[in-house]
Amino acid sequence: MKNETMEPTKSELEILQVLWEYGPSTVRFVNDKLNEEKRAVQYSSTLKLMQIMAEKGIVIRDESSMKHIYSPAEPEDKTKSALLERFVDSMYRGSASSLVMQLFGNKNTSAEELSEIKDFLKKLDQ
Amino acid sequence: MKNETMEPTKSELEILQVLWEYGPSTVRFVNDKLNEEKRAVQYSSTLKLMQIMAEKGIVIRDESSMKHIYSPAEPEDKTKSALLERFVDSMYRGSASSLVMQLFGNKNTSAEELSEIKDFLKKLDQ
DNA sequence: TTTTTCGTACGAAATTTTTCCTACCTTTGA
DNA sequence: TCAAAGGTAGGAAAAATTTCGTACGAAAAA
Repeated sequence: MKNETMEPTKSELEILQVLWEYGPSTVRFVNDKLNEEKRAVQYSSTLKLMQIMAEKGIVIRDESSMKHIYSPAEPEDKTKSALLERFVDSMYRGSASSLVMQLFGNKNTSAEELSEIKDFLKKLDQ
Repeated sequence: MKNETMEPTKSELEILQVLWEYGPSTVRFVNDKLNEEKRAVQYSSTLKLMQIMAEKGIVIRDESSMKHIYSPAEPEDKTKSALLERFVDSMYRGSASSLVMQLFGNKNTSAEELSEIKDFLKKLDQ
């Protein structure tokens, strides 16, 4: 049923983001952060979701102590890259440059960000 | 219930993409394209979805002829920009440069795309 | 005219995702 | 010791999304 390339749902992604930001965490901690940073949600809802994510293999669970500790199963970068790639593929037919142009076309990006990107691109050539 | 900033669902996005690519279309046409390009889906399913999208205001429907013609309610760019911005905000805390680095960090982008982007960024300065 | 084809409308089922109630166990502290 | 606090498990309901069957009307073809 589940494979490596499965996308997390929206709620699952919110939970992953907490784990990415704060590192391996308990359900209680994640639930608190969700309520602080996102929206009201019951402890048992977060628990259930994280249990499901563990079943799916999206997160791994350390059960050695009573308070289970959850961590992302895959590195943050890997997951984000996959999601980004899927986004580019479906929205911009795989054209990264189209995406970038859209990104900077409308929005006014700070000069700082711009030069950061230019430096980065320069280095890619070498 | 529905407002301007509502995200289309996955299936709705697929339909929008057909409309963006081929312009205002009938349900029959969209359904054919979905089956050709994406996956098997029944005519009545596509019809239903497009009716729902019309209710939500995601598409507008020209009923003047028997074969209703559906078009995106918002310009392609506007919708894509909004989706992209939401993606950046939620995945990269709003940092466009982080996204770009991820985009080109792992993937090997063609030299062509790279120079295209550099030119584009150069022009942004002026 | 009659039949067939092709269109929309719409209810409802199926599926997926999200939420919460409740049972029960462990730890803590009074 | 024993009540309170805090943990997991799991079923089930609720909500959101997706899919399809079927009724029925209009147009086209026979």
